[in-house]
Amino acid sequence: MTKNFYITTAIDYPNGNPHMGHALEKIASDAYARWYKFLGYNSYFMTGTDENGQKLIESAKALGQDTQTFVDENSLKFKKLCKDLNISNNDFIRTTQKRHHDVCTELWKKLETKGDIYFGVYSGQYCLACESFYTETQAPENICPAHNTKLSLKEEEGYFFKMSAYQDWIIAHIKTHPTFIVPHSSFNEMLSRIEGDKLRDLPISRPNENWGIPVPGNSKFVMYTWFDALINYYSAVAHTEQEKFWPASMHVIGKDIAWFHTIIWPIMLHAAGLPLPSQVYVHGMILAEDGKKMSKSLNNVVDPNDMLAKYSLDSFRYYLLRAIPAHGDGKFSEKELIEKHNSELGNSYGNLIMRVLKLYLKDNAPTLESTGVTQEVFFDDCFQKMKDHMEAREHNKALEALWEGVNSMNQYVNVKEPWKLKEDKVALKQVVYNCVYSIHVISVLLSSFLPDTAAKALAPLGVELTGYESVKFGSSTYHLSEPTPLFPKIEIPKV
RNA sequence: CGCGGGAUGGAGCAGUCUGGUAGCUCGUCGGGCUCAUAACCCGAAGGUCAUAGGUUCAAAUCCUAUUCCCGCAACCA
Repeated sequence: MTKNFYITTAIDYPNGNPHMGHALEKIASDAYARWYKFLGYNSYFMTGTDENGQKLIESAKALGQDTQTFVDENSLKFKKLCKDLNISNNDFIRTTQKRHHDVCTELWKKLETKGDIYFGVYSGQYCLACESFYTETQAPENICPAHNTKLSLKEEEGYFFKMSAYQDWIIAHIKTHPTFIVPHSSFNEMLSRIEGDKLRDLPISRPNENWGIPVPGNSKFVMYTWFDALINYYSAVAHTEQEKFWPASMHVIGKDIAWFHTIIWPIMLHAAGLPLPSQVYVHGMILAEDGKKMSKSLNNVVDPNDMLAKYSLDSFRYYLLRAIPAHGDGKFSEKELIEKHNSELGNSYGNLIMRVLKLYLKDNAPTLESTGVTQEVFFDDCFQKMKDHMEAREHNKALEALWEGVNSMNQYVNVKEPWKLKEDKVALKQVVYNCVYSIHVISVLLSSFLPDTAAKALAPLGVELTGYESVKFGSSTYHLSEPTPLFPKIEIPKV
């Protein structure tokens, strides 16, 4: 029986255009989804949009649009991004869909019946201009950080989720599951926060403005966006054939929302008696080249769509997967993207294919059989290293390991000097078959990260993309054809 | 004392948990090769590992203090 692997990205807030962080999260998740499929898992990959926020009502209003129209249009932008990035998601959930509303309602009722949801009064410091509450740490001395005006005490009725009752439980759960939160720095951060602070009950309702999911039995309120948004991971599969995928194997999220996914969400599930996800993988933030957060006011934002217009998709994917640390923040540098494209993709990998195939095709028939050839290059170790790195959620290191293989093949060619073997067809075939086999294996191992490139690289070998197990040395006869450069050199613009 | 991350040759990073000749990629310089996208291979130069003190036979690594940068702080990946 094949094992399931259910992976999700955070669902995106369709309040504007997708940015670099969205691209990173989708591409990284895609690499894992494809990788586990490649390993033989039954892989299921979800993404979508989070459409129930109050901000969306305001944003739509500001544009003079109907909220539904606004959300429909923006959701499409995220759907398009998935397509443009060659993301292999199996489904795309929108939290305005009926399937989501139904499951949220069901879960709410369940928690309310259990006594974990109660009606109460929230009181806190409130800014009239912002129309929102601030905590003490957000607004020390009761001054609104946005308006610099004095906050006033306000009381509001609403529903609460009894999170405080589960503090000990969640601490124990985290402690006994060392890979529940990855990387370790996030694990420590969340654990120290939950241990150091008393967990408060969470307000989970907002006044109903005809947008959002109505609280069952009280239509004066809708569910707080976060409460319903988290449920998407479950509502996407609940009560369907896909329910077998629950619980999720891996939630991929940004570190700014780690608290929701590692504390609130597990508590919600636990309270509802549902199985918990195995892991929350927290990726870092993409900073601008100057090391600061990308923001409109600093005018240092790089739009993923601009990058896709300028560079090939796989160069962009490769750069994000290889050069942005999997366990920390990374700086986005267009120059580095070009450098990676030119050196690692073009010079090392692309050129390896060119030099081997062109050399052989010059004086030889295109069919390359394995008869009489012995194996001199091995990739099992490389594959094992990649597996270990992927298991540790360090995809950048997995690619690094693969490129060690690429580099060793360029060395192999230099040492064997096949261009001197024109007369000795047997020796030539021995070297070239090993090289072509290596290109075959490397490309197969690369396919989870750069699917298009892998397919293109295999075309001139006359073989199809398959799993690792079926690529055994000697089992393939190659029908070689003239290769074309996969990664034409990009000039680095003078700045 | 809110929490966390970072500071390592010109640039970007690894190494720090488990102390023991400072490593990788790019760039620079020299050599080799000529199959290839002026590409590939070999070699060299270049670092008081942020600062100060401590522990130790031995510290980038452990401890203490300090400086600078960045993120989070519970509705901006």
